[in-house]
Amino acid sequence: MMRKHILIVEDDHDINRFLTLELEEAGFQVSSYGTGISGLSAVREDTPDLVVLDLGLPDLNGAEIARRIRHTDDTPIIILTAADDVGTKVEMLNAGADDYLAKPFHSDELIARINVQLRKRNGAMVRKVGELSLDASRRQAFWGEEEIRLSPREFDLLLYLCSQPGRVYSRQEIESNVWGEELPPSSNVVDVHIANIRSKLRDAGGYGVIRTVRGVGYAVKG
Amino acid sequence: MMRKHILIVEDDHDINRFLTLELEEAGFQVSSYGTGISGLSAVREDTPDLVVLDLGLPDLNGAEIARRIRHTDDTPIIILTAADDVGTKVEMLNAGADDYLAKPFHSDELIARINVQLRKRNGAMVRKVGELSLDASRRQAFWGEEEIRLSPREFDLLLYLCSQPGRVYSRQEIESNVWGEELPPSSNVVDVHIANIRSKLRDAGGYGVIRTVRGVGYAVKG
DNA sequence: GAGGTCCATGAAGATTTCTTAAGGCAACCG
DNA sequence: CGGTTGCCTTAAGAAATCTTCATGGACCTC
Repeated sequence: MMRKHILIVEDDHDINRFLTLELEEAGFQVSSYGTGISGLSAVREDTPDLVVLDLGLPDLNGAEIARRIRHTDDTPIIILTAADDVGTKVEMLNAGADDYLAKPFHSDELIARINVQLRKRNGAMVRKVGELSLDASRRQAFWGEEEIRLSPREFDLLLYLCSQPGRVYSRQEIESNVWGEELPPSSNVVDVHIANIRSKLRDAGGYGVIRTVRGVGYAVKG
Repeated sequence: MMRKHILIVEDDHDINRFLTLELEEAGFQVSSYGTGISGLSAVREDTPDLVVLDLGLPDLNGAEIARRIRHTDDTPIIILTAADDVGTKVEMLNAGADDYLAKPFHSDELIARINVQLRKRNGAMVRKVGELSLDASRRQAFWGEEEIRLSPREFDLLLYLCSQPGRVYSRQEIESNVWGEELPPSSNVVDVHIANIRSKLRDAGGYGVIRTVRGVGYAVKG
């Protein structure tokens, strides 16, 4: 497993340095920023696995940052606060924070909580479209409760179509995203795979899940 | 098997029962008590590996219990509190608590913290997936009560697969995490080790524990 | 050094998956 | 209505992947 990438946004230089060392010690890849602005743009660029965010930043309110991150992204966020009161906690959680930790804290505790969040997230790589659910990390597909056994390609193809339910994907797009290479122009591989997936969906009770758009491509019913 | 022994002292019967089940599920041996007095004497007799202690007991103050335990013993103590304020926390830590957790909490978090404490003491870390338990510090594997003798590589590999039960790990991931280096692309070491582990699991009665996901990798049933 | 365990390799065999190709069906258009 | 195009189905061979087995070497223990 790739090391998890943690992004720290904390203006106090000592704490920042301390956290960086502790988290690196714990096996994470760490990058750290001192201001809300720089941190926020780094979240966009680095796409870290988790953000540790100090509440008392000089430029931007922590809650505001959390909200902005949540707006485009669902990276887990753990908030660090100096004050430990219920009101702040509620506000933070409403702003989209996943967990919250009052200073002073043990780095062990922070690490434990980071792991809790990362575990949660990994378990939650599930995409649901109506009755259909695709669990990417387990590579399992379900229609309701019933498992649908898909081959690797079939799974990738269906997962791709589900990445934006309703949107139509051209063969070209499908080929380059699922196959990753150019296929002979005469090939009807995509069609065949679609047919096979449909057949398996039908067996499980799913009709009309994949819509074909003549002259364009395919889409899952959104 | 030398499962770690957790002692719970908690007067709320529902929480008590819930914690017992969750911790047993996580592979610990659990005994639980409803009052400070009974819990305190049980600590003396059972010499548990860790104590989970509710702060709001009817007979004895939680801090008082922590102090008394500390007086004769240095079993790790994790305190559960209803209120989450700094004063209480400081008092608890001064009384000898090792960690502290405010209700409501996720059992996952409690388990993580328990493991943190146990690891601090003697490096114990038990992972349980169905009938299978792996004790990382002793490097022993069990199917139910029966020990499975695994070679070092086999143990590491199985432990890695169990780090997120259900999730599929690619050969690549396995190689870099268990072997720590790139193996010649022609190598089928991973496969062979998987086969050997399966064979040993079968001997102990475990069938279908490791699922192979064609074209992707392997996963333990979760 | 003898015996053991563990690890890596290669190759055969079994299994699943992928692709191709050909014929049929359905929609669109004059 | 007939031609054209695009899509669906099916089946079979090709390709890729997984399992198993046998072998040899490295290492440790006695």
